[in-house]
Amino acid sequence: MLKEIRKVKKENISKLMVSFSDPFRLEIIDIMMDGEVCVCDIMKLTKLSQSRISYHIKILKDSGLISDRQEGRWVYYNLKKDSLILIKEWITSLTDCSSNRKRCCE
Amino acid sequence: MLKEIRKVKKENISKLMVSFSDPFRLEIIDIMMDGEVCVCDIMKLTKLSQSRISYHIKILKDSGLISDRQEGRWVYYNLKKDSLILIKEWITSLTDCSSNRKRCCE
DNA sequence: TTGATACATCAAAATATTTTGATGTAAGAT
DNA sequence: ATCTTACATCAAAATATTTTGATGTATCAA
Repeated sequence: MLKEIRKVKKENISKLMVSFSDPFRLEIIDIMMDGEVCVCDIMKLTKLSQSRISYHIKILKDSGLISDRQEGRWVYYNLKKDSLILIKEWITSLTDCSSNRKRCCE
Repeated sequence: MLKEIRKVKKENISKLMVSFSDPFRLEIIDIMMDGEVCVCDIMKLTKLSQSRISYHIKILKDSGLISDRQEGRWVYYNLKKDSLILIKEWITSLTDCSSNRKRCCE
């Protein structure tokens, strides 16, 4: 049952995890936790270049971790709760599995 | 308060997330969910070369995600529950934050 | 319609990660 | 002591990711 969750979601998870694997993306995610932001907000807060931020934003977006919403010239980015929950479930299945399992080679 | 969790643990989290960012490591983690394994077990299950597995194992170990235990010629690796819980908490703080936050630029 | 702003995209360069095959080490078996 | 097994480590090559600076596109304002 838990194994099912793991199997089905592994590809999604894999992509999402790549999103988390870069310190600057983690920084951007951290900023997004306080609410919707546009690239220029992130520029102000991180001092990273615009194209650099756009590059990372693209990875976050392609992984399905964030959504975007255009408003005039601005594009606002937001963490997608669904994806966060997916990861949480996956991690939970990891911890649950590791609670009651056999030792191998015994 | 949740912000505190985020700040303090970001460096740990960053390293752990790198562990999850490679499909072969994810595969190895998946195998470890069923219990302790040695490199040769992983070789049988994945058909990856020994040095390749050792390389990935080293990353998992350095990130603090797994523990090792030597028994004769074998080294057994195991997921560290503490680390899993740390990640779970961090993800939870993400989802919780994203529940009740403001919209920016309003 | 011109100029400025916000952002995306691109190609090249810089950098980092991963893979490979060889070699090293330590434990146990003969 | 020698051989085999299990694994680590290493340097080089292969590959992937990230950064940079330039250019492109769309929107809005004057």
